[in-house]
Amino acid sequence: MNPRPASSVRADANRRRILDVAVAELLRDPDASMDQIARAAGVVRRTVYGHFPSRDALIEAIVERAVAAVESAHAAGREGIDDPAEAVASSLLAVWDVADRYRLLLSLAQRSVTMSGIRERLGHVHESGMEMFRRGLEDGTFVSPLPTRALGYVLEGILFAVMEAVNDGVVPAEKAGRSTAITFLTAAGLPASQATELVTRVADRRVATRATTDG
Amino acid sequence: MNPRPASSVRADANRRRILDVAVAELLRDPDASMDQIARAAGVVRRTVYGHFPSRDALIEAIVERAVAAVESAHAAGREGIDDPAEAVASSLLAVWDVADRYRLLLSLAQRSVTMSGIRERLGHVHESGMEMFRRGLEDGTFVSPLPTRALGYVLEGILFAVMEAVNDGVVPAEKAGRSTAITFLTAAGLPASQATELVTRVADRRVATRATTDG
DNA sequence: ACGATGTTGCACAGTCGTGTGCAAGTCGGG
DNA sequence: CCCGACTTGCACACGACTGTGCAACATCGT
Repeated sequence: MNPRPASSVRADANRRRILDVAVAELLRDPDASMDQIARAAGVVRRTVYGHFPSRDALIEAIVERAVAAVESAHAAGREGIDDPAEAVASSLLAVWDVADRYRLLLSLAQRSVTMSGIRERLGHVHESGMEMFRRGLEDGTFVSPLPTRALGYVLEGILFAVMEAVNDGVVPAEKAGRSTAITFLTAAGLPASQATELVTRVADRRVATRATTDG
Repeated sequence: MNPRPASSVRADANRRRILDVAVAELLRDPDASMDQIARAAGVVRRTVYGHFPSRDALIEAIVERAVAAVESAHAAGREGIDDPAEAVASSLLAVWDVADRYRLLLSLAQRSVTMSGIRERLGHVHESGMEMFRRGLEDGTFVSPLPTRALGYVLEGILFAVMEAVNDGVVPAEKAGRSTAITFLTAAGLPASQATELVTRVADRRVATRATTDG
């Protein structure tokens, strides 16, 4: 009565590996063919179709995973923080770890007409972000010529810009998250010194918490 | 001995229109087919091949034009300004007018392996930008945790982010250029009030100069 | 009206990607 | 050792796009 009868151990591993590799491959080229993905996963095209009935289905599975990852990272980062600037910093640092998946999501949303619902699925994240920005602008923490909603675009833009810089070796990966957070908060009108201090504090708390949890 | 013998008036107009429409179409979908472009230009696919031997040739022509536009806008904006922050502001405002073409260039560069030389062709612009950033960081005008070269990525990111916001109707087109400039300068560490004042002054000078030139 | 130039519509070959079918493998556990 | 689940390698049909050839226009200047 085993639900996973026999050699499906390899099968599951394959499925997972295909998903992982597909993320990397689609990140490199959003139009990557099934063959490219299959070969990159060390598997034949036909095998991929054994796990996913169509290209769209494969992408759908990836999207599902990615949305969940982004959503949970954002929620975890925001959790229990009232101060707008601090909430933004913490959430941004948390999302930074899954930024590649976030980037892929928007890259796919721009392409597939089918997948244009992606932005809706990230609705919670965006709304939550908007609310942080709105509060920050209202209490004067943030200063910007841009309307609240546009700050979300800018955050995205800076996030992806630094990611690309990291890919090109212009920015060291370890510093990237903090630099991104500082840069965005500064762009939002927070004085540079204050942004630096805040982000440093939040980031250090993050590593401390993680060390406690892990060890 | 007329170099443009006869009905090439329409022909030239067609060629130009195809180029213009292709920019818009490729901006909407970087993988737009020759048929899509042709129809959008009110012409049959075969006609496009009458002007450009291949898809790559068409794109090449577009790239040529776009690089020239971006380069000249940037140069004109920078011209004769010594102060780093002011130079950045002025150049950014000038480039804003051709930002769609700039965006298309990078969009194409990411795609076509053939066209990966685009970033090289924009070398002058990038180097010039780097030099402005470097000077600003050195004299303390700019403050950022990011290395000089990464500021270029951030500028690009903010530029495109606001463009997208304008497309989505989140930001009014008239204010977009100024807001972009202010936001970037603020991100580069310039105090918000100072950035606003500087950009307003530079932008007003721009319109004044243009009015004088036009009228 | 004529001729050069450009446009159109159609047919065609070639390439690439998708999705499916099927027979011959391979691998692990009972 | 053998059974069942998975994988492989090939076959195919199908559609979309590119690039070319050619004959039938349309249009403008002379």
